[in-house]
Amino acid sequence: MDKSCNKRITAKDVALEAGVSRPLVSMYLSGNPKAWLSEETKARIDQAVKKLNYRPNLLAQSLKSGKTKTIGMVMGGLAHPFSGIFGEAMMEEAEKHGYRMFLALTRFEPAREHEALTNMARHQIDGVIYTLSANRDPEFFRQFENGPMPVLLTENHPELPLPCVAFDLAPGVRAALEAIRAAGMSKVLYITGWMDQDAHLIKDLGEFPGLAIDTMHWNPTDTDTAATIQRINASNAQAMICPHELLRHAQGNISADIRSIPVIQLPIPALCDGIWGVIECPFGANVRVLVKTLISFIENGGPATPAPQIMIDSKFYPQSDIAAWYDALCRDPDCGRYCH
Amino acid sequence: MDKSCNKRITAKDVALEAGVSRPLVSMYLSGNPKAWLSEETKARIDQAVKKLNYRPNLLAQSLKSGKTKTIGMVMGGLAHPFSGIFGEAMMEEAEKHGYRMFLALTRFEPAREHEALTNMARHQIDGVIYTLSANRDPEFFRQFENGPMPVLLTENHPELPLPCVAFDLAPGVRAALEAIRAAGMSKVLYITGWMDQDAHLIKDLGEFPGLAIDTMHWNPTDTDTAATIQRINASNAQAMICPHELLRHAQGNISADIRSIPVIQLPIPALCDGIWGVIECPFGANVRVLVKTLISFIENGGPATPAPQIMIDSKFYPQSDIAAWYDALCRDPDCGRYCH
DNA sequence: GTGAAAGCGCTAACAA
DNA sequence: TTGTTAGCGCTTTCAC
Repeated sequence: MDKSCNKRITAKDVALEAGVSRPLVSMYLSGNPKAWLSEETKARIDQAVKKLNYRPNLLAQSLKSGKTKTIGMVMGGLAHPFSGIFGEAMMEEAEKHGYRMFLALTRFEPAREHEALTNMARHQIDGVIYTLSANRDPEFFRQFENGPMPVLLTENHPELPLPCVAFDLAPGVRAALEAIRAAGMSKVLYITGWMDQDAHLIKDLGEFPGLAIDTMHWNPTDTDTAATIQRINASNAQAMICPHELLRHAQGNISADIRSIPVIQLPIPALCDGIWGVIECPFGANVRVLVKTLISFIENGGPATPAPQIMIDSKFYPQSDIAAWYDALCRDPDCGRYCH
Repeated sequence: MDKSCNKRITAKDVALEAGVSRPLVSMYLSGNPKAWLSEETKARIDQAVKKLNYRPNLLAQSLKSGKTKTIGMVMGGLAHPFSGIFGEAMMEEAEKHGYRMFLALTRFEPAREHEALTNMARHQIDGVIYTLSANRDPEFFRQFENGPMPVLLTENHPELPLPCVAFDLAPGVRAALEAIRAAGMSKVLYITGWMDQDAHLIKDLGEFPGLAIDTMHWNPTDTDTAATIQRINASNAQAMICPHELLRHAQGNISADIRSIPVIQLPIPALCDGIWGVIECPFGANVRVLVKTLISFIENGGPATPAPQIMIDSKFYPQSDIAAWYDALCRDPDCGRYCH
């Protein structure tokens, strides 16, 4: 083997080696039906490809075709365990549809977010999934409103002109509140997390006569956790709907009189003990719908106008159903392996 | 749908808008010193660029130049928290050098590993960092031995014809054994983890008269953890050098009579309690050297022959120094934020 | 079946 | 200073 050939192998080399014309090589390899070649020519080409270890250049193909079969994803980072899981699941889902995935990390800095998106456009990435973070400037996003590269958000921000696939907390929360009332409780605390618009939600839930609903806000970076826990314990609520992370940060310091109902995507075994129920934002469905939606935009020339807001229903599981839910999830071929 | 502006903007459009020639636009934007244009022309171009929101196409640039300024990384997955941290740190380090990073996940399946590498070559990725996993077939790797795309391994596999940057456990282990002997112990257990070649290491460490060194093997997937712990506890060793993960999996079931010395890259707070010392495989140095080495290969036409094996020294910290080590690490601008 | 030619968007060398 | 030309590797069309 003459490995001294540091040169890049092109279709020309293959054609030369096989004694056929350059275009024929591309046509055959890309399965163009117009190329009706004899078995013998095919064999000669195959042989030359193998011998020279030829691999068609994707840059040139993409430049020509205008498509890269690559979707981009903009994320804040990968260091948080959940973000790695999400990244991995999304990559795998993209691969199932024949797409590669290009990942850009922003550390939640608006300047990097801007740059990431610009870079993706320059790479002719076909479409982008944007896990929203620091930048809330509508002007910035408007730039991509009708561009050749569709951008899909993972949160519902009605003020932005872009489509999204996001969780709808209403069904899960409504069911949880019903259950709470049915259990004879009269006071519940609703703690919003990253998504500020949760607050609006409460008003749209309908009436729950006899149930007093207080709201609070908490997330691990902006809020003083100890103070939050004090307020919770002092609230004399009987139940609490909260981001599941709060339970981990609270480390058992929440009064045992308050039933917790964490909002969660993937179950964390330690969390499943001693809780009263769970509101699931289904992870697997989210991943599948995100990728499917983006690809449909890519292949149909962009989202409809106005930008569609696709919502994924959350679901409430009372304590008695959690084990079954967990088991079913573990058997899901897509996300079962993340449930440990 | 008014997709009126979803055409791709090219240098031609800018030239037209600014009333100059196409090449001049590229030359000016790429800072080619031969383009000595008047301030007025520059202004016209700048204005056109801004107006049309022009961004030079990287595909075309790369096709022309033969360089993509992109390095690839092949990893098994991102779901394990450490792999996310590693991926994020590597991306950031690459970015510091003006490179982007393209990530491929393999789930440790040889077929996917093969495909990942092939894909990267087709994308004209400039060079690849390959975190070795399932595929140990030298033939497979030989393919990249002298190719135009350097491949750098993260483990030392002398049987493979590729360069590597890997940890050298010897300095840390040697210092640990010295300390163990100095503390008057006479029997120590050395537990190898993922890296089988650890076993060879023991023989090269030199003499430790008066110290009996037993070896065992453990990793979370291939080994029965409970049985391993039983054997450890039954070993009547006084100290144990082990993969740090073992401590987490053991959940405190290891006999208190055995001092543990985990081998670790980044400190995990909970692990730092009740251990006798630590062997550090420095995370930050690894990331920096990996990226720097690969880029030097890229920019100098490939690694030297035979493929260099670059080793990064491990280091032993006795119990009394762990706090200082941890503090210093937290202040490291590169990896401080991963030390929580 | 083959070969020539054009074009994707960009850059470098050379003329005007 | 500016315009022309050629070429990166690939695909497609169209006449042979």
